[in-house]
Amino acid sequence: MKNITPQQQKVLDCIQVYINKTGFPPTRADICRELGFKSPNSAETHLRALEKKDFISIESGTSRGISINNPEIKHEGNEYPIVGLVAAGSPTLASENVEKVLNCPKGFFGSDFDYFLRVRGLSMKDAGIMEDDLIAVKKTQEIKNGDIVIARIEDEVTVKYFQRSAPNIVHLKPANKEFSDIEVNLEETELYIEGKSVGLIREN
Amino acid sequence: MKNITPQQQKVLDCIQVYINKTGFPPTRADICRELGFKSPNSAETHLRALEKKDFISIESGTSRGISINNPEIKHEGNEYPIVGLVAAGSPTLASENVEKVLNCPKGFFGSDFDYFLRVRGLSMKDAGIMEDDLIAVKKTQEIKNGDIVIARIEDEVTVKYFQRSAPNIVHLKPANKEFSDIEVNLEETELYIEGKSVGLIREN
DNA sequence: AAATATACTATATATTTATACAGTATAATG
DNA sequence: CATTATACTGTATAAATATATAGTATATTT
Repeated sequence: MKNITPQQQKVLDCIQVYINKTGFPPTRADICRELGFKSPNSAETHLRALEKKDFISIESGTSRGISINNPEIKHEGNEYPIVGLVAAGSPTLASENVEKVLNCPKGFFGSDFDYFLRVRGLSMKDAGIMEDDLIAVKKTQEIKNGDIVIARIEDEVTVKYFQRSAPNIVHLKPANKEFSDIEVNLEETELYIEGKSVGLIREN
Repeated sequence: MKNITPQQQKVLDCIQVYINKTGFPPTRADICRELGFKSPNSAETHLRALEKKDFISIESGTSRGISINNPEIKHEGNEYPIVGLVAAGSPTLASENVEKVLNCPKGFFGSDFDYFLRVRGLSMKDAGIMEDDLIAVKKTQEIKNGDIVIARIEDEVTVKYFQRSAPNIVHLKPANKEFSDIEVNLEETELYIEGKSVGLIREN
């Protein structure tokens, strides 16, 4: 999409909020009132700019004839695979690991993601992650402390909080007092970060 | 309140169709054009009747100031509204309570559902329901013991486990030791079951 | 039998609203 | 350095629109 200016974004937001609140789009004067402009032409020029950039449509000669263009509205859901906690060696998305596929709109969790992971065990219980939940996993190596990561340590795949405690020391922390931290010394043990959690689905 | 005439229904449908098509409500003249009336007052009187029967609201002195009041079963397609924990009196799906809408495939949680509820508080923490989670709510009165229900007790809307302990006694049980059970005597206190949870989504 | 609600036509008008025109000012672009 | 885009104020006006008033006619309710 084209580059929207901060001010134009404010006008666009204002229109959306107005529609949500009242059920119909604002007039130029309404926008001025909401945003503190003193001339209806301020709104007018912003509207023309937004129209030119294809963010909105304006029905000419029509009061409140503004509609917001939502090109992503038609995002037919994509199919995402659901995988279990896969043993090492086997590629995560190999077909024998795919339990089934789930239709889910793109960008459902704000961020993109690659597959769903079926959770086993209760080691992340206190983070609200329960047995059989589906974690939306984004394959990435960009991990910050506190992220919930899908990590592979030698033979085991596990879901834990990530914390780098020292350049070569990573702690994988459960969210359940009955489980204990896993300390990984990167010089001794191979740690592969599969990705991180960007969302969760529970079916019941 | 519910006795809408066939002609009024046609006008109401016309308004809905017009909004779906254009993004904004019709004028009196638009309604006349759509339905073949020859006087704007034909539309006007129908609108007044619909307003009196509470099917629509009319913002006076405002062009296209029509909004439809009962979008109860309005999630055509796959758009589901997200609502907060709404205070009593206010209809759950009234537009002012709708935070936004979320595109979600039908039957995503196995069962049908009606809207998403934004969770506040941690009273169901041990059931893996965290603050800001979205609960998929199915509007139903068919509740079994152990179901997670959305209940309204007088002024408060709350999410809890449901347990009928005696014909007239219902316990609403939190999943968090720091919270205590709510005992409801149905003879003394009004309890309205909004629906039950059929799924959960977490965005992070 | 009278009052009320429904369902329209027809005309008129005050108000709302879109939109053009005339400026000022600043930042970015080529 | 000229041009263009952005971001405004201020004024004016034709067109769009809500809405009142005056009728006609039929059905439903009291």
